[in-house]
Amino acid sequence: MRLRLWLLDVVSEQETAEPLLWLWCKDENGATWVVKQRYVPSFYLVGDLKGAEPTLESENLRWEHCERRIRGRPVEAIRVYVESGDSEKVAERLAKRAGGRTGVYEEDIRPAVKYFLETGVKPCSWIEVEGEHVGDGEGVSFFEAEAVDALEPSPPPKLSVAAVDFLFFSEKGSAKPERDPIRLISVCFNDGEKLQFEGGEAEIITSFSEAVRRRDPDVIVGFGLNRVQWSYFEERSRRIGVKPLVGRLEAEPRTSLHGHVSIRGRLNIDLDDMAREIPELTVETLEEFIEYLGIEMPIDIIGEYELADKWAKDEETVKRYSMQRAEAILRAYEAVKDFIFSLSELTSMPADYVLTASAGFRVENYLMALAVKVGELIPKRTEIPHISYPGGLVKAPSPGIHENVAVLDFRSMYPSLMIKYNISFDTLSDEGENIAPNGYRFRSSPEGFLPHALKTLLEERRKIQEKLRQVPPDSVEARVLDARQRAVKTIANAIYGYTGWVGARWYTREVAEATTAWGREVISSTIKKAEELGMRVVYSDTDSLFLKDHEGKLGELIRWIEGDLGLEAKIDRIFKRVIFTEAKKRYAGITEEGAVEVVGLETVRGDWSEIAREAQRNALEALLRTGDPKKALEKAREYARMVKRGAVDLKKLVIWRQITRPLSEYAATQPHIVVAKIMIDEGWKIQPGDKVGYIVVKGPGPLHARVKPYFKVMRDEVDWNYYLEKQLAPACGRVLEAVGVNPELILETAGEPTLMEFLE
DNA sequence: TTTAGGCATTCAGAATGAGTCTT
DNA sequence: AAGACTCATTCTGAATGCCT
Repeated sequence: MRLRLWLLDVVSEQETAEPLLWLWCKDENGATWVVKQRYVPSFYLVGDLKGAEPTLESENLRWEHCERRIRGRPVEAIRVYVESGDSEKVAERLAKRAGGRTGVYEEDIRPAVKYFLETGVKPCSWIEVEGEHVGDGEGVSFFEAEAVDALEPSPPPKLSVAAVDFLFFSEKGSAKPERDPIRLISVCFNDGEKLQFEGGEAEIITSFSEAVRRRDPDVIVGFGLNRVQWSYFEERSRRIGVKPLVGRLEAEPRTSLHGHVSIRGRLNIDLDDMAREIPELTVETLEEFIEYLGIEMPIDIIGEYELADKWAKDEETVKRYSMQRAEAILRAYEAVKDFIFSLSELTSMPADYVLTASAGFRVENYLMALAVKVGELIPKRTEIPHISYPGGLVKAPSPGIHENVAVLDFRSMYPSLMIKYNISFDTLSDEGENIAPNGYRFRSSPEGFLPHALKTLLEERRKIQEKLRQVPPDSVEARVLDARQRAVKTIANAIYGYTGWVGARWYTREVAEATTAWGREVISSTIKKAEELGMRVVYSDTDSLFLKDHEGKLGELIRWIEGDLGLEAKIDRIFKRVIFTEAKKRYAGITEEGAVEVVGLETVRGDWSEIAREAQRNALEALLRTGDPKKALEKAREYARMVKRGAVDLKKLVIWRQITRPLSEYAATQPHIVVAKIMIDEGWKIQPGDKVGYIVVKGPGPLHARVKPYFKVMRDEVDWNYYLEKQLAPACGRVLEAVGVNPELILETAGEPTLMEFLE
């Protein structure tokens, strides 16, 4: 029989000695299937093949000769099939016996990964299986497949989803599984059912696990599941002797290698992983995440530090808060799921894994699948020292206010250059006819591996966008297509950076270096051309130009870029006014429509206090709207007075900074490190990646001796002077100075407005 | 399990230097 | 008069988070 199924995940299962994969699937009606498929992993030998043959014979391995490529160069290879045992061990044994003249490829890639690469079957996509239905059990139907085929993309079936929030806390500091019980679990299903488990901990854990088994969700989604919650849940279960059977077929959660937890048969999706890679977020909380997604829903804000207190005083409020979180998680999941599934399908990484993987690994997985397709062998990672190379060109801005400035952007400059000059690890050659400005040479044909990847991606994106125009804008199809085109774009844009990453399997510094070198040439020749056409280039960064006096001249410049450079550029926006300081990468502008955009300045930096950011934004807006520096000064003074009087919400004084490494590795004493240490002493768990918030308080000594965790600061301790002189004044001062106002005026008259100011 | 380099900024702590005190 | 000491200023490097 044949079945059409949607693939959730693929897992190696050791049922017998046979190498076997389980394909966890859903059908159109929502039934769960496990498709069992025999899959024999293989690896490649290259080099001294004659020397390897006797060993292969004596080991009784199945093998065959084949043609493959290494960095574009054709090679003879032997493909060795590993029917039983571990590929890496077999390969190592073979290599040793062959005496070092034989290279080994692809033995380091796990079977479940290799299956995707070699079959072209992709997670989060539809497949057709041919075979036999062999039995049922516990909500799962088993199928033995003879053949599995990938099908054309179409929207996923309806999946059942459980959004989960675990509640645990400590009287002081972070909750510790050796001490603090789970108090509550809130679950919100996507069919509307809401459950809350409370009471004795054993009861909470068993009834939660029981409910998960009964409702049998395909997806479990949460915020902080991977880093904290699952391991907490497991540890507490162990301590009270209850099995946390939340996986399908009675499985417990399994912590896999790199901070990712697997729940058998279900997708375990942690939105915290996603929030962490969104640069717009400063503190990466659930609240901030849903706000970023544009989801409007009431949610109480209760800090971790006040949970114990609130629970003791008013349990109901905390319970409501926890359920609100579960609901918010579900709403957020609904908003991002299409993107996750698209990314999963595109990169051939299972959906719950692709979120924890960093950009580099996503690109790599995509390239690996492509490599198998074109017969390019996948190299292993090597440890090599990092050598930095020149990047994009940044032209210093002309400081001050500029009116009517057009911003010209090159479209995907680095990908376009890689395609145009066929820049790739397999076209790099001393005889290449494409010569980069820094001397590296690339053959113009045949098409390189990376340009091929990029063309495929760009073409794919073009097709999706075309389809997108043909479907109703608010339809499911539109949402899925849009998510997919964004996924394609993120992968395409990351390929250049990937080639310069030392951790990459296909790390090739020459490729990255040549790309930026051509980029610099392009931007500087465009600046020259713009000036020849009578425009003024007031600023430029990597692939964008800010142009003044552009009336009637932009068309010619764009045509020149298309004609002479063979690249695409477009006018991204036109600013009615832009203000630059002396600094690069920092400016603010206003469009004709009145939209204010702030770039690089304190306003958009998460490591400045809210009060300084707000003051700067207000000063900038006043300046950009009126063009009058006096208005900006007035705004700045208004804020200065507020700070002097101490009339500011304490939350606006918090300065957030990330802990980027184990505390012992810091060379210099810094405020946020001091605060992290204070918190650790008080029982908080702080690890790299966490953000620490502090407030500066009065007292003697260096700054790092005058900081406290934000939630422990009383109003009368605050060092208002610090916020005035080191936060507000520099943030606003920079802006004012750029328009010729003495920044000291912010402070000098901050107390009372003088008569003169009054009259103005 | 860190896609790249370019950049501004703050603060800590070392280096420098002027001035004063001690022997 | 030379060296020790204090204090203020200048310089350098560590660290972070932004931009394209």
